[in-house]
Amino acid sequence: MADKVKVALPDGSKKEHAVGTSVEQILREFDPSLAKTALVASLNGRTVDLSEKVGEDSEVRFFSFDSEQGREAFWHSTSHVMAQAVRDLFPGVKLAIGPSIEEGFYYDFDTEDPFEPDDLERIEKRMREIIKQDFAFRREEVSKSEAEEIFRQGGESYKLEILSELEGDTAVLYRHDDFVDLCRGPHVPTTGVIKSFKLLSVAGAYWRGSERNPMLQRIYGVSFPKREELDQYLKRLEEMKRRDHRVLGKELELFSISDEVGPGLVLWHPKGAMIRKVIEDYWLEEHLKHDYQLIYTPHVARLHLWERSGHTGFYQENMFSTMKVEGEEYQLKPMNCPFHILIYKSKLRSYRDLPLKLAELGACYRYERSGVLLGLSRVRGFTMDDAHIFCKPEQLEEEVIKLLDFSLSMLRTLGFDDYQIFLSTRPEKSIGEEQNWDTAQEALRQALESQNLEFEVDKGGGAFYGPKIDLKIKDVMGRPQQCTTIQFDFNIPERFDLTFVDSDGNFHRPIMIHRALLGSLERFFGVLIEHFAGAFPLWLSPVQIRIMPITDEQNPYSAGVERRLKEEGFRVELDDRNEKINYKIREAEKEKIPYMFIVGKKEVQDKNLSVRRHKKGDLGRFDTDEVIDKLKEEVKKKAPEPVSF
RNA sequence: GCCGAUGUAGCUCAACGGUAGAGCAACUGAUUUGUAAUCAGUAGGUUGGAGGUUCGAUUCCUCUCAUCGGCUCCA
Repeated sequence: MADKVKVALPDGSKKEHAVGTSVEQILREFDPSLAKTALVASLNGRTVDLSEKVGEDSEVRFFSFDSEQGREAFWHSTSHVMAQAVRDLFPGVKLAIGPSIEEGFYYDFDTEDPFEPDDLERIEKRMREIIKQDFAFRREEVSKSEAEEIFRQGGESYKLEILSELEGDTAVLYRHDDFVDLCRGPHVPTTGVIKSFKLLSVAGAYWRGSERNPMLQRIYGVSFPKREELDQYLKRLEEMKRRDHRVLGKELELFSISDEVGPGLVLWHPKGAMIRKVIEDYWLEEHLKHDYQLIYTPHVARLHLWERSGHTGFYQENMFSTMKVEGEEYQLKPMNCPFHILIYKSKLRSYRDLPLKLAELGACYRYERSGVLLGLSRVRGFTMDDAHIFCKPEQLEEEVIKLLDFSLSMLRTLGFDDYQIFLSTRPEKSIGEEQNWDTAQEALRQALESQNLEFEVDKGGGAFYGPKIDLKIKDVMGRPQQCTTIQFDFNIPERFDLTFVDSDGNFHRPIMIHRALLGSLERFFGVLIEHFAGAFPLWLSPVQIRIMPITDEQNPYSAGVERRLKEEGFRVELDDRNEKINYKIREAEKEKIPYMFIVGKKEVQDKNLSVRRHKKGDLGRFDTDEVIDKLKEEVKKKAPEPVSF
């Protein structure tokens, strides 16, 4: 056996090291400054501790906190420190799991008494002590039976359960101080590298996410190598709170959800309703341009329809209970598709009719469990911007391409040009011919590839009735938001025996695509509010302009301006209250009204306007016609940013 | 649905088991004001709801409804 190995370094160079040299030693030699920030490394693609020793020719990489691997190890290590702190302070708790997550980490504990928010401070204090002592994280490979012994003694039943499901004969333990955990690793070198952290919240969580299992207590936290990074993170949380659509929705009088109406049912107030109407108008205009036909359908239908569509079978738990009318059961609709299908079926369809595209802003009602409702994001009554496309198999790819293009252009106009795309394929439990699935999945993939769109494949993530493409937009805070969905359906055309007459004179089954571009108007509105922090672009603003006379001497002139602007199609208000101009401005700014026209003596005399823009301040005095032209242009362009004056 | 927290005036928040208070908003009056809060006065509450403990409950207990943070699912 050779006593030297070749190590390929990140800069492409190669170096010989003795077998058993630690990654850390290699790193120190390679780049002493990187050695200060590196947390973990990889050997031939396998992420490892810095203390790992090389045993064969390897390609080595180093990861600091700025990489995914580095962050994961960092957060995961913090969760171990937290687990020790909890174990020290609350003897008798059992440890479940404590992974890193997208932003931070959590650890699940089984404890008789749930943690209280005050406990977090105590735990933090103990964590600081553990960190200060700078314990090394030590990796240890033991036989399964050895590990079993350790956890049996500790009464760690969850660890034993995980252990029993591990493949192979060995288990990996990580120790620091007197704390031991079953863990794949890797970890950062010592507890001391965790310079700043914060425990954020306590929450209940089921063991392995299933409600049949015991409820555990989960503590969430986040940590960083530098104090400033934690501060920045906390600032971001503040910013998210400031943008919260539930808060802004109340402040700006956009919508409310009333106890008396019921949970998850939205009241659109005049200002929210105006924004919705502008979006709807734009939506309809675009759909007509894209060869869709507008339809309207009822909110309820005989239960029979839902039996035929299959919803009473596979969707029952999400539906409101039925109601009885004249001895007949009726069902509030959770979806629009059966109605659209009946319109398709209302006459004999020829291949010349295809693709047939029926679109509707359809109000749907779904039973959502009380614990999951959330502002506008998760409701029980919502409006889907729904459409169904009936087409021939060979039209599929082209239709999907058109859909993607349509969706992206509409979202761009509404202010979103950052997104992620997911292609979800056949799940285990599914219906339909395998060949149909393959063709359909291939069509979706081809469509995405031909448009040079990057996408991730969610294997087995499709609906049981067909594959789908989902599009998540990223809002201004970088949070992904479920939005467009394009789903094939092999089930429902079958159930309703949909046909068309092809050029060969025979009946064939059309393919049906369900699609929603915005998703639901309610959820989309919530995303929109947070994206713009309530300061909507001019074309969407419920009140576009407020005219503010300085004294009541200017009221008549201001009223004339108001009339003129209304005639020009602007949504405008006149603030002729007996208040100081500063006060009027303050209120208009707080209401995030895009334009304020201030009218004093000078403006009346010169028959012009002083223009103030929300957040920007005074823009100066301008000729009225010029201002109107500029603003019209801004509206017409649906400009996300104000035009320049 | 489950675990935990919360629920007081339109909003934001106070009030040791002893008849509930402030700021903002609203209303009235004065003030006629030049780019983010003029001054004064008035009114506003079955303390989410129902029960219980107590001489007495916003405060303690039980149930219930809703909201928030999560678990799961999705538009």
